Amino acid sequence: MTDAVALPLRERKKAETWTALHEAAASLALQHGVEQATVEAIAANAGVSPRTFFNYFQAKEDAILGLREPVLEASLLAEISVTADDLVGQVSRLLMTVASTALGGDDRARRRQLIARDPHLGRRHMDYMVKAETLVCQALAGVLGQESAWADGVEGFGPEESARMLVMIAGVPIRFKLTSADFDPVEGISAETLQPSLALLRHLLRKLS
Amino acid sequence: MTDAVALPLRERKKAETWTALHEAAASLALQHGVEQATVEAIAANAGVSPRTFFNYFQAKEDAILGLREPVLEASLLAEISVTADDLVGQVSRLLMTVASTALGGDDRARRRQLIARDPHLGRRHMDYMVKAETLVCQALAGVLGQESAWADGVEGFGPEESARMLVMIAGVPIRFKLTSADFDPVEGISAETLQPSLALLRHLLRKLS
DNA sequence: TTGCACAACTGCATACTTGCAGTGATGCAC
DNA sequence: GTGCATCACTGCAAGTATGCAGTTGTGCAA
Repeated sequence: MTDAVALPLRERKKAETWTALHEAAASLALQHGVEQATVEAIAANAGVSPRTFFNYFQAKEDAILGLREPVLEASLLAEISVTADDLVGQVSRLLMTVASTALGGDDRARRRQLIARDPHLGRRHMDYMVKAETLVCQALAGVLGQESAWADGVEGFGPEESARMLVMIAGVPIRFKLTSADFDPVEGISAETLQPSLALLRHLLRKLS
Repeated sequence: MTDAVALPLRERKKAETWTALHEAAASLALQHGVEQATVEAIAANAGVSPRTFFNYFQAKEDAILGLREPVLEASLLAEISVTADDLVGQVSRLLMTVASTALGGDDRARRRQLIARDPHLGRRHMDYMVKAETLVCQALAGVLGQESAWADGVEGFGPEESARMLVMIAGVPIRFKLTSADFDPVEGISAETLQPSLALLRHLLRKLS
């Protein structure tokens, strides 16, 4: 995580506690299995109380995988060109990028081992996908509202509604990839591995419209 | 629920226990609020143990609303015409019908009161939407596999993959409607109320492809 | 009718999760 | 530095959820 300097003490301690909990959770789960790694033991190993554990993670699985709340950088939003012809692709990739910010921690090998042993750990990815969707949705509504081609809305719906449905459509190839048998939850999704699913979506869009 | 006759005793008792738990849950939640209606109290009022409660419902909210596992009637599947030009609409409506089979119990007024007081109850609809999607997905894959236009697959994907993504696309207008501010979780979605969302989807499909 | 297989159900033990009231450290203005 | 608002953290208590081993009742076939 290559922490830079100059963080306020409070922020730094918070980050340290986060890391301590994640490390303890992943380590214990690897040694004794997810079931045996109780919240109590994790908290004890990290030197905090069980109650504090839930101030950092919504569920034990999140701590083991090192999942954070996703964030959307303003600079990424600025790169979106609403008038370009590959709008679905752009939004899909944005969605993917935002979703991937939810993955904290950096020990990929360990994560792979954990998910291999307990596949159910991988399922929480979808939850964080939903959070990313919400984030992108709100942001995109703002962008569309300032574009003449979208601002007026279509078919009796405003730009907010257009944005909402657009994000849902752009989310399809990602959900598709996420639920594929060959999906690797450790590597996540990249712009390249998303390509085939995006191609299938475009093909179906033509076939159905 | 107009139970017909001639059910085996075992089936009948199971249905009775289901109804007793749902009635107790809805009634207690209405009287004292969702928070105060504990699983323990619900089970006691229904005359079964708390453990048994969880053999019937995955969560307290499901019991209060009377949600069941959705089912897909074979006859509905037979009506699907893969070659028709309104395939998205057909699948959307099928999806909607299957999802609506998850709503058991029949006291609409009570359900309305409950959701009005505790809006978070409505959110579990989405979970059952996912289950319905899975169901329709598997079924549709079988249908597409027998159609020459789809059997070969497209863009390097087989009919299963086409079906999966097709269902995701058809699910968009429903998810859209489900997350709309004006959505009424009591009335659910009908073929007519789905129309505008479906129109917006078609519009976007044309605009994006 | 008897006996068996199976599903429903139960108690018990344990773990997960949340709310609340209280304590102490931090950051900031003065 | 002093005082204050805020936040991180804690203990405690209660509610939610699950697994397991054991019991009871049902359906069915001999």
